[in-house]
Amino acid sequence: MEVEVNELMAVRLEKLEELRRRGIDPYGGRFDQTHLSSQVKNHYETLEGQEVALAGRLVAKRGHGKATFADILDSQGRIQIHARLDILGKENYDLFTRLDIGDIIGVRGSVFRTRRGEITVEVKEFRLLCKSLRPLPEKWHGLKDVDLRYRQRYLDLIANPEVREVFILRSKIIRAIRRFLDDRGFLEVETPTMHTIAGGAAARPFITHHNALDIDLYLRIALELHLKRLLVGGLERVYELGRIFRNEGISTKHNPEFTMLELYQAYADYHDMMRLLEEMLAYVTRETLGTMVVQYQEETLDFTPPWPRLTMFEAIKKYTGVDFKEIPDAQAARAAAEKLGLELEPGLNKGKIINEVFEAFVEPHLIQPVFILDYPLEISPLAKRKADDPTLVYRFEAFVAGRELANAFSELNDPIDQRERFEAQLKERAAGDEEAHMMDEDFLCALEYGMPPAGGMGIGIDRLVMVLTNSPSIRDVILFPTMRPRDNEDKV
RNA sequence: GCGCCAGUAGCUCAGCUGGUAGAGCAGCUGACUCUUAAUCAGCGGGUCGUGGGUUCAAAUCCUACCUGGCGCACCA
Repeated sequence: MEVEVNELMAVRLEKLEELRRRGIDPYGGRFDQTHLSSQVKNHYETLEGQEVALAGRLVAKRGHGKATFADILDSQGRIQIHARLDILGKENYDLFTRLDIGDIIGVRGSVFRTRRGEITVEVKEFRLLCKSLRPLPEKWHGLKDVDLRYRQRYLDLIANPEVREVFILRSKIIRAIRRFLDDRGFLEVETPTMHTIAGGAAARPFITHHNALDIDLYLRIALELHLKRLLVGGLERVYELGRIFRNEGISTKHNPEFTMLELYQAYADYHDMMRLLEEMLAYVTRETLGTMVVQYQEETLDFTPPWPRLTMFEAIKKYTGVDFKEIPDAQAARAAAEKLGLELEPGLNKGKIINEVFEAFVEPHLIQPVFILDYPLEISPLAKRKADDPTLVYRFEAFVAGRELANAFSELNDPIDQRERFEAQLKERAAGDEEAHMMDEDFLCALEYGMPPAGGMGIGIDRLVMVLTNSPSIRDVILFPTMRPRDNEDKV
């Protein structure tokens, strides 16, 4: 690709050539860091006067004739360095002043504190490790253009320190989740991302093709059905933290690929899952934020267990005054929903109508962590039927900040019932519902061998990270969110 | 998919009752050995998102398209 050279790049390319003429490799080699910027800053008392070696990107430069201050940025943050003509000698000092903002350098020198109190490294020697050819974003305002921030996240990370903090926190959250589950005897596993049947959720899949087998494959839309096969196989506590792909719209809450945690525990039920989730969130918030009280946008969220438990019928009654428990069929449910002002597409069954009412009138109110229990059977084809009401299942969703945080059931382990559920889904698919589940004979076969009763749960990791990092958009917690590609010609 | 908003120098932004395109940072030249948004003096830098149209004249008005943001719809 031909690189369009603007004036700023031309100047840097000329400096690059000059360095090469002087026998200096502008792209350096390995460099032994003795310390990170944070270590120098946090242990000044013991390091004062000591020699340290730091490496990082030059992000600011303040020249004063025969001396120059500069800031370098490493993985831990910024630290000031100071270069003096009388220490470096003319040739090296000139080289230092010719460095550009953006260049990556290694410096060796002694630690001191300036008159104004800033911990600084007095450069004794330095080495260019990488010449930067493009100018960085503006130092004070950073990079604002969201298009560029997402497309060129590396610039976002250099220019906007709070972005780095979000992704560091994301990593800590995931680490805490792993530790929590590992400590409870859960086994982390990996299952296929390419499926011959896209199952475990209601969503449109991406389709790809395997040449050697000459078959189409689906990118997975859920982890569920393979993890349950592992319960059949006797791995009694399993979890997977994995990427899921759904071929649907993009919004502040949706990215086509996102990260899901699913876990399954044999001999447990959905009440155990509620307790597990409460404990997990208490642990994760304490470990990563040091508190169970989290500020998210305008709301203060308190994750301290236990969270309230409310059946879906109770929740709907609370916010609409209508008791759908007393409503006998789809026709009556539709009438009640429309009376509340909801517009419904034709042909919905009772369970779907109840869910529509719930999403429209209840979900937005669910700010503090809460469990909503006992979902309609029709929208829950993989959950165990309730013993005292066969139209409902042992399922809950946890909500926080008006959005779904987790979805869990007592897992359906009756293969006969499961087959009937799949068949009902097939009818919906035939009737035009592209998101209805597909039949999965192999999964049914596994169930027929026998799956222990189990509790299972799915947690959208990106949305959890959004809440814990106070990020308004899912794109703020995904390093490289899906974007429409741009023509190379448009790039500078 | 629909609606609203935005796109001007490498970056952050002004300019929009039509009349030769501006600032700050960054860059270049010079001065300056404790600055930290360093300072001071000077200089260079633009297919004004793209294509049509109206007009003597378009960054500015109209139109289509491209890209993005937000909201709605979709998303068990």
